[in-house]
Amino acid sequence: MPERVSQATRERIAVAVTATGYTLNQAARSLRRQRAGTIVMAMPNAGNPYYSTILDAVLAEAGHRGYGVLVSNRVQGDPTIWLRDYFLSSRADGLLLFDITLDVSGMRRFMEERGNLPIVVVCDEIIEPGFNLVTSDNREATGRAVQHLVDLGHQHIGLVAGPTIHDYPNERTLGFRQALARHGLAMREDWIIAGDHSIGSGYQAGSQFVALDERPSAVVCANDEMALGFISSVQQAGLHCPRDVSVVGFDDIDMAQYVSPALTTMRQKRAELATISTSALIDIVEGVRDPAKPVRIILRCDLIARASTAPPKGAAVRPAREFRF
Amino acid sequence: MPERVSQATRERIAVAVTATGYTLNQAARSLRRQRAGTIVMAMPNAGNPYYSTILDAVLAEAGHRGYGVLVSNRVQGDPTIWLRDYFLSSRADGLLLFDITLDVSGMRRFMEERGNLPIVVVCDEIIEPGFNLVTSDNREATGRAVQHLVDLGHQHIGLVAGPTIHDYPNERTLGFRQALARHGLAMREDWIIAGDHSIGSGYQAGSQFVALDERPSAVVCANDEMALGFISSVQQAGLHCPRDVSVVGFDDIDMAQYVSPALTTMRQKRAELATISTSALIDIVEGVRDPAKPVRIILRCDLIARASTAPPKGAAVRPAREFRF
DNA sequence: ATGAAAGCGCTAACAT
DNA sequence: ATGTTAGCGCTTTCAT
Repeated sequence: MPERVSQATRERIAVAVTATGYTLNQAARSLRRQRAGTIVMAMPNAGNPYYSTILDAVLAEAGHRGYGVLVSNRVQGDPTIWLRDYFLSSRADGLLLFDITLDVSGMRRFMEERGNLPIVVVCDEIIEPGFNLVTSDNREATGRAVQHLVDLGHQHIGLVAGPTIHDYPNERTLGFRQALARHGLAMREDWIIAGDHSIGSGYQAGSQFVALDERPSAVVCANDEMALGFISSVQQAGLHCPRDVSVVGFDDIDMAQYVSPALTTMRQKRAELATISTSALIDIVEGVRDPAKPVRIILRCDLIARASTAPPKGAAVRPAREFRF
Repeated sequence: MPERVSQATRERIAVAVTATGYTLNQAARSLRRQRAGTIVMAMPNAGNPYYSTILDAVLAEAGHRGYGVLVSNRVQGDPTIWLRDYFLSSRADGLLLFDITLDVSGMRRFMEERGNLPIVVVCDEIIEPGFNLVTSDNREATGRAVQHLVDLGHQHIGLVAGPTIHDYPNERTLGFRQALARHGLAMREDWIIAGDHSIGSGYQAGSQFVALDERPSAVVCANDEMALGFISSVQQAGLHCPRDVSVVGFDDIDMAQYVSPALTTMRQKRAELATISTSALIDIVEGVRDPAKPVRIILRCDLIARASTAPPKGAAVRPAREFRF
């Protein structure tokens, strides 16, 4: 209540502040209030440009609410170790966990021990109950990506899949399989190529694709970076996109519209995802939100149709076996 | 000196630690030691994927040395405000200042007041004495980019320049101008197109290029993102790269080798820049380094020749004026 | 409406 | 080799 301070006192303070250049000591404040005023943003690899937009939005929202953002890459291995380190040390008040292939059972055990921790899982495809979650409709969106290809006339559709470290099914892969079944299309395991979301793995997937005896006429890639690598690879092998193969990506990274052919993709609202999750996390930290009701926000993706998809020129082709590759 | 603790005591401690799940309270430690154990990485816009690799390397090096990394976007305006906030509040011990178009005189004033602050300027093109600096040989490297085009036979070379917020000359633009002079090439001001390092601005520069009455046969772009946008733009306008225009980028972002045509570019050793600067900053923070001798490390860039540059098909062409654009 | 005092959890200095 | 103590700068509570 600023009204409770008299005008005169406020004057005196203001003068003293500017005169001495006083600034609050955050360490002392944190110690006394048992609150760091900081959240951690943890991701598998900060080197992925996918996170640029997200980081930007997290920074903005956290800053807006007076929180600092500590960024961390080290979220492999036993979660109890780093969870302990972040929370018990009062280094941070909350954790934004991005796309982590986490040891869910380990997390659960730790959280049962220590009571509910302010953690929000973001952009993850693993929809486990009990965790606060802000993500996209990955499964359904991948279904719509397939739908888009089917609408164009494709009957033979492959997948460049993302990493599948754990047993539980990857949502995008699941969505792909279900969509194929729904459309009564053949599901060929050799048309599902494994990747790890990096451009390089997309490029490799392209080589595998080119070497296939029979090739699908379209491919869904689990993210844009792999799609870009894939297209680059098949183009270098002498194939043309979309004439020889249509490609759909996922995410709509900034680059997607500036490559050629411009990439058809399912747009994830990354900035929104970041803002919502950050805001929710801080609500939890500040006790505004009822901890009994986990956050559970799933945003819809939008199909952005660009030039990398087109009707197929025919059925799956038996390739002439002499690629310069 | 771990030897000074008896085996028995060490046992007792270890047992107690695991039993109680004790973790050091960082806030208390920071308060007592007057040191945060944290550095700030400040950049103009975290949304730029250029920083992904850098962030990754900074995180690795800082973590290695036991420091947390606070990321910040808010470095516009009066530097005294945010400098005060970071340092006087003991929120952070040091500052990594990336590519900031900063108010140098304001910085100077503040640093004179407060004594030498642990700040390392990184990746900046502004080479001001007195600051700790880790950067690339921007001017010289841009000269080599021009050299590469000249070697291919180009006589008419344009520039898509980066942002020039301040009065002092941009190093890359300067390198370009000097190189042109050195080779005795004409310097046409309408062949210098302004950009802001974003893909979008490169795309716009492409439109301007296409609309030119007389066009250069090659263009140097001040960064890769603009180069990608530029190529995308001119290709959509019906021109071919490198047949109609050769393009050199700057940075060698991950994407550069996977676009088509693969981008010729001057590679900045971004990870190295990040590791070196982080390490130097922590040295300064810890008093290992003599503050009287500012750090001054300038790395050489490497020309990565790819498919976006080729010999010109002829002299600067007078375009037929009917682009579908 | 303002002042005084206790204490958050650590570390460094000093005492044993 | 181990134990004790003061105090970092803030916030909160209690007293004026």
